[in-house]
Amino acid sequence: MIIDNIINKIYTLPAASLELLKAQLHLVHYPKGTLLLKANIIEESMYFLSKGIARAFATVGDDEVTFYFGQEGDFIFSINTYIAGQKSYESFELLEPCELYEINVAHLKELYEIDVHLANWGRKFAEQELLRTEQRLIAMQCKTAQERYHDLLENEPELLQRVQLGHIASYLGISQVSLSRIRADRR
Amino acid sequence: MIIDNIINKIYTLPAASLELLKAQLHLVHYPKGTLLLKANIIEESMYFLSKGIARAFATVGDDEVTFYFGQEGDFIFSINTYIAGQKSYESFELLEPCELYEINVAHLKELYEIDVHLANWGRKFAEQELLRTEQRLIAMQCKTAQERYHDLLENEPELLQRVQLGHIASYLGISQVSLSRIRADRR
DNA sequence: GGAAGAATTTTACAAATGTTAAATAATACA
DNA sequence: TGTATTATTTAACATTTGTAAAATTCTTCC
Repeated sequence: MIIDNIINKIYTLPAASLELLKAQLHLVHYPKGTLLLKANIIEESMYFLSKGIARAFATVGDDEVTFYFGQEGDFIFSINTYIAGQKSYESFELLEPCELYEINVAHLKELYEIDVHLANWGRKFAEQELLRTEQRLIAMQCKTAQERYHDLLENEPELLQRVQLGHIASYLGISQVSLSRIRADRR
Repeated sequence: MIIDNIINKIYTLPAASLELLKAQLHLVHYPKGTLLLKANIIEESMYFLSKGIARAFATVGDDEVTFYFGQEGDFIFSINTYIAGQKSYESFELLEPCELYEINVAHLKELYEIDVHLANWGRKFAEQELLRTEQRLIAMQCKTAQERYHDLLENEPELLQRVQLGHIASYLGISQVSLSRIRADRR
């Protein structure tokens, strides 16, 4: 996905502001399996994902809980670091070889302070993440595991093809055995 | 809670920007039980809550699911309307007589476009809601109902005093019977 | 093609949570 | 104060989901 499209999908920037932002980006490539951001660290970078797929997960006791999948055009960043400047509680793993645009969070925040268009871009960025997250929360609270699975199947069918089911199960908040049961349609 | 504090708690504004924002606010009072915002409507207003407590809930099938409590200093707004300009899927009910500052969302967004400080205020506002929502989502996905209840007891003890348990149970994503069991510490 | 390893499904049983209805406690107010 | 109403807890049972381990299927790679 073209970087201009990734940026302008959030909020269309005037050319000058777009160039200010793009001047801070560095194109990078990493292989499948890379741990791009690690939990319990204050990371300095965030990433715009232009090719590939990644997941965010937290380690809870013995096992990992996946709570986000990023695909082309999505963003890879620790919410707690980006917003509160504190240690992240999630790690990001690349599930395919990925192409990303890296940006230093501190530099990005400086841009927000000096350019009203970039400040509004940053506002829209947070707002879209908020909308997505709230929808997930409501689904989690209001719907059964079975409904959540069928929603995912309907809205993100390609995800089921690209990601192994253990990750999907923990994303849905259930065990892999439960997911198998749902898929087999036995209840 | 003083309105200047509610505003500046998000992001400290220069005096001129603060006045721009405050000029759009109207102080209002409503009794307990008021449905301030209604689901399936595009509401034009949002509110800064200076006194009292409110809940957001969605109607799912026969019953209501509460997924937000707003207290002094919090905000009352439909995320889907505020962000996407679309029908809200939640309603807001006042659980006590409340004092609020009402603002027209369209006017607020105009301010975002013309003043970099207000744009950054709007950014920070969305970011803080995002952080809060993501933490709730992670708790929902990673923790047992029992842990979520004890977290609430520890972090928001006054909420348990002010809100009836049926609402707390649905906020925690469990039935009221389950909540009673957890409170009785029988398992 | 075939063996080794990884992913997924299945089985059997345990634990958690839900549902309905009844019992008890708390609150409102005539 | 006493009664009606509402909120909360308890009981009994059904359903969902989890856990551990085995069986099966799919991938990888020599």
